[in-house]
Amino acid sequence: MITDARVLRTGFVPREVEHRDAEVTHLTEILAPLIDGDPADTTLLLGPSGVGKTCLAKYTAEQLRQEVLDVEYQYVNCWQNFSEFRTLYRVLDGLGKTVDIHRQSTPRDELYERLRQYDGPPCVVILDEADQLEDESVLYHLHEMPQFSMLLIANRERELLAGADERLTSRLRGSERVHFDRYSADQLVSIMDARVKWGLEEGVVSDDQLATIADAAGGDARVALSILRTAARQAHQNYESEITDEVLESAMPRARAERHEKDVDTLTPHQRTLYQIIEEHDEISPNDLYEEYKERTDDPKTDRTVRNYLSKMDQYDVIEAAGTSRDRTYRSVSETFDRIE
DNA sequence: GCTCCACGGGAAGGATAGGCTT
DNA sequence: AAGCCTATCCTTCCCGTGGAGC
Repeated sequence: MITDARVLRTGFVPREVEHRDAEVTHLTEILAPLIDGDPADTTLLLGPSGVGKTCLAKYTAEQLRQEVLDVEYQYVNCWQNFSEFRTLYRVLDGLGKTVDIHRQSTPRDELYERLRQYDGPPCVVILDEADQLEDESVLYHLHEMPQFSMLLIANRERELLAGADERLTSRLRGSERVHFDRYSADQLVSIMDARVKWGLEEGVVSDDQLATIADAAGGDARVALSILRTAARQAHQNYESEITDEVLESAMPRARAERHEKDVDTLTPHQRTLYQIIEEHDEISPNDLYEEYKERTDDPKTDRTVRNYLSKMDQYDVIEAAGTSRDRTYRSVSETFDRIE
């Protein structure tokens, strides 16, 4: 059933990156100065989750290293290494400069000093989820060191710069930027298809099933692969030779619930108010909803705008719109889950 | 068949970010 | 560094459509 579990993992970097030609080219150009030993500009990789930012950063850095032997790269996930110390430590660790560093006692200045003295090949530092950093002065200091070229990954520029001071903001304003959009369902299918060929035996999963997964994933490749992986593992445990629709069905709710939480997080204040009202009522008519929304909001948007919000929230499965015309109601999604299960 | 309500497409105006020129 | 230009997104206004209820 599963021939290579690695390729289904989310951190896996494929040999070829699909549907991201423009972004790959752009990033390769940005990093090109490194080939001649010159520093590259600090670069922001921006876009929603699961659209290939991390994958592409690693891929491009790796390509560069194969092409030019004299380049290093170091990946740090700032969500896990949120403190200044841990971030610096991770970078130094990757360069093999941490032999005699004892966690507690080493002052940060010492870490910075070591980085400053680093005179090896130029190094690309990939800071994933850079908006999660506790203290963003790391960015400032690394930015100052020509040996290090930074790739900063974040969902939105605003969040990344939220905690930054004037100095840092003005430095980063001039950075290169690469924007990423969500994948279409077709693109997700072809991404999964490529991994299925490497990771699973033939005929384990059908094209229809991949399309089903793609629909449920909402443009997020991470979610799509997580569903696929969960389903494959479950089928394997059941000693089945292929992923049945039942197994697939059971693999989806978990991923969907995760996505729901993530989507609610991304709502604007106005959308969140609407969401809360719907949650409180379980089910509410458009007119009542709008009236209540107007009461709760200082400067309410027009009804037309609210309809835009609602239809978007419906598309992303944050809420559910039921019925047409005059018997339209809006419902909370969790409520319908409860009723089904 | 008429009215009411809600939906959603399209155009226009506004804000914003990024790129480009000077 | 400042200003201009452009692409894009958001919001609003206007309006046609269509189902539900009378």
